[in-house]
This record gives sequence, C-alpha cells and structure tokens, in this order.
Amino acid sequence: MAKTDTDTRERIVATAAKLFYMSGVRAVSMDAIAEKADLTKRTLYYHFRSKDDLIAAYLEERDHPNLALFQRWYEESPGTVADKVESLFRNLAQTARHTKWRGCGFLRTVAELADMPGHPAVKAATVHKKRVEDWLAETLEGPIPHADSKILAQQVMLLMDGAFAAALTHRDPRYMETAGKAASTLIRAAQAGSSAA
Amino acid sequence: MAKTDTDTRERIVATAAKLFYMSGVRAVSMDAIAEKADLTKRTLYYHFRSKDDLIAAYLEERDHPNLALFQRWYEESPGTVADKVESLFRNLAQTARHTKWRGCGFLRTVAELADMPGHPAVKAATVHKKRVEDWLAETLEGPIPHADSKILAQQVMLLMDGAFAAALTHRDPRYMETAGKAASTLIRAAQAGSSAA
DNA sequence: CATTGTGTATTCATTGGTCGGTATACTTTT
DNA sequence: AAAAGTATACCGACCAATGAATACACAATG
Repeated sequence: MAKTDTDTRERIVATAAKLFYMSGVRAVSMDAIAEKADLTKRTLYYHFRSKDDLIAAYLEERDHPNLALFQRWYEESPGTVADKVESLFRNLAQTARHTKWRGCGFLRTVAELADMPGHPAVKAATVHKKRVEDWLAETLEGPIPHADSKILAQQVMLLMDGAFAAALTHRDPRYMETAGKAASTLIRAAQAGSSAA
Repeated sequence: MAKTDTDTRERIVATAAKLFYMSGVRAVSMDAIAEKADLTKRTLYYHFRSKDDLIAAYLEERDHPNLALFQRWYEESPGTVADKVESLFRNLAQTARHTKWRGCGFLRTVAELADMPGHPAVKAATVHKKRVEDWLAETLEGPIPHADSKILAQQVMLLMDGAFAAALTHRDPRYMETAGKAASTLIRAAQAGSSAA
C-alpha cells in the first residue's frame, strides 16, 4: 500500500482529536490512540515523530473549520453587527449543551501546556485565536467608524474565551448567552461613542 | 511527635501548589512533590489518601487568599465602582507580568480535568469562581439600582476568565487591561441604562 | 527489488499507590 | 514511678501498570 497515506494520517488525527478533546492531551496515551484508530503504535510513529507533533497536528487541523463555522454563524444571522455577534454566542451556547462538549480545545491545550510556551500546539492555538480576533476586527471595522475596532474585537474575544471557561467551570451554557449580551452591549456602546465624538 | 502535624501537611500542600500551578496537575507526579517537599511518598500518602485529594487541597487552600486579594485591591483603589473594578484588572495585569505567572490555577485545573466533572478539585474551582462572582454582585448592588447586578457580576467574571485565558494564550498581560476597560464600560452602561429607565 | 507502510515485540523510565517497619510521645496499667 | 501499651508521624523498598518511543521484520506496490 504505497499509496497516498493521507487516509491513515487523517484517521489518526481524527481519532487523536476526539480523544485529546474529550480527556485532555496529557491524559491520552499513544496506546489509547492506536487502539481506537485500530492500528499499532508503530504506525503512529511512522506518521508522527512524537506525541507532541500529533497534539500540534490536532489543533492545526481544527483551526480552519472552527473559524469557518464562526463565520457561517455570523453571516447567516440577520440584524446589526451587534445582533450577529450575539447570535454567534447563542450558537456557541447551543453546542455547549451537547453531552460531549468539553469547552474550547485550544484553550484547554494551552492551559495544559502552560509550562511549554514554545510547544508547537501552543503556537497553533495562539495563531488560531489571533485569526478569529483578526476576523472579528475586520468585520467590525465597517460599522464602527473611528472607534478602535481592534480593541473591540479583543473585548469580544475576551468574552468568548471567558464564556468557554465559565460555561465549562459551572457546566452552564447560559454563561455563553450572558457573554453574548455583554458583547452586543460593548459594540453598541462603541457605536454610540464614536457617533457622539 | 504525636503533636499536631499541620506543619508537614501545610508544607506538602504548599509544595504541591507550586508544582501544580507551574506545570499542571497531571504533569506533576507524587514522586516529584515528595522530592521537592523533602520527604518520602509514604508520608504524602499518610496525609492524603490520593493524588486527587491533594489536588483538591491545593485549590481549596487557594480559595480564601485569592478572594481576599481581590477584595483588598478593590477596596484600596479610589474612584467609582467602575474605576475600582478597572483597577482590579490592572492589578491582575501586574501579576501577569511575573515570570512565574501561569494564568489562573483554578481554570487551568478545570481545563485539565474537564472529563471528570465530579472531581473534588473541579468542585473547589467552581465554588471559588462562584464566590468571587457573588462578591462582585454584592459589591455592584449598591451603585447599580434596578439593573440586574448579578448579570453584571457575571459579565465581569466572564471578562476576568477571558483575560486569564487570553493573557496566557498570547503571553500578553495587556489583554487584562483591555478586559478591565470593557468591564468598566459595561458597568457604566448599566448605570446609565437603569437611570434612564 | 527498493521504497512505503504496517505489525510484533520490546525497552526502559515513570506512575500512582502499598507493605512492613521504626521512632517518638502520650496514656494506661501495675 | 516504672513498665507496657497505643497512637502518631515518618521512612526505605517495592509493585503492577502504564508511559513514550524503538528495533526488527515483513508485506505490498510500482
């Protein structure tokens, strides 16, 4: 089978992603991944140099789909920017109601690897969060004249990360919705402020 | 030495706290704690039934001092409630500049133990976060007539947790200050809203 | 027939947790 | 008051299980 090995590789990443997300990257062993992906550890180490590499691959692979989902939620929702952002948080709340929801995989990985700032997975998480923030900043730039849309995007991100953390801590998705309300309040305040000045 | 052995116990918790906070609860072994505390593992297990118990003790012991520090920061700062809360975030930003800063120990432990919602340490973290939120709600209740001070307290907490997460992810304490600005904006908006209605 | 991909078996360190033993101090018995 | 018991607080050595990672072997493809 000297074909494109993307199949196996993808299966490994998909399996690892599931396990890493559910239990945390440190709690999941390579043995567990191998077993769940129905192949041996040797094959794992053929496709990935180390566990750390696999963890990084897990987050890198999650970057695009995650951002795309946010964008879809945003675009498909009607109303003002404030409404659209608030709706994004409502969608987030909805996902948080699933039994298998375990917060934000990026944040949880950063939390677990807090003592390894240079870890490739941490870098992947940083890049992802920045990407979402940048997208928000662009999106807000139009409707928010003058006011620093970058700051506002950061504040929305802060509320989003906080919502992930709080909803996970208290096992209560309503924190997501509360965060959404806060976000729309901030956006409207920024609009009012800029038009007044 | 059939005296109160609180000495040793405290030393264990203090040592464990340092290690758990620095590297995460799953990354630190009981052997490592024993060695750092300069005693044998047998003694560890004399004072704590299991590692999970020790993790829980670590967070339980951190609850009070943490809250007390927030309260002190709040009380010692001048100005309006909005100013005081913003100052709290500035103090948080200051701590985040220390080399040994690794985010919020409570949140990071919850993130690590996301697959064990019943874990005593997770409960301790939940209790702590709720306690801070309740204190904030009380504090805001006076100056915020009518407006739901509880919701506002939740929003400030969301910003705080988000600030911990973002500042850790990007290794940039300025997220803390941005969060503080957002918090004071929300508080002022709530005050304006309630006086208008 | 060599390169790619996979399986078997193994290595060696580390993990959470335990067994048995000991020294000290406080209490009870004599 | 001395002897004997008892609870506290500790240690050295150990264990079965598991961790990440590898050495070696072999099948399929082109």
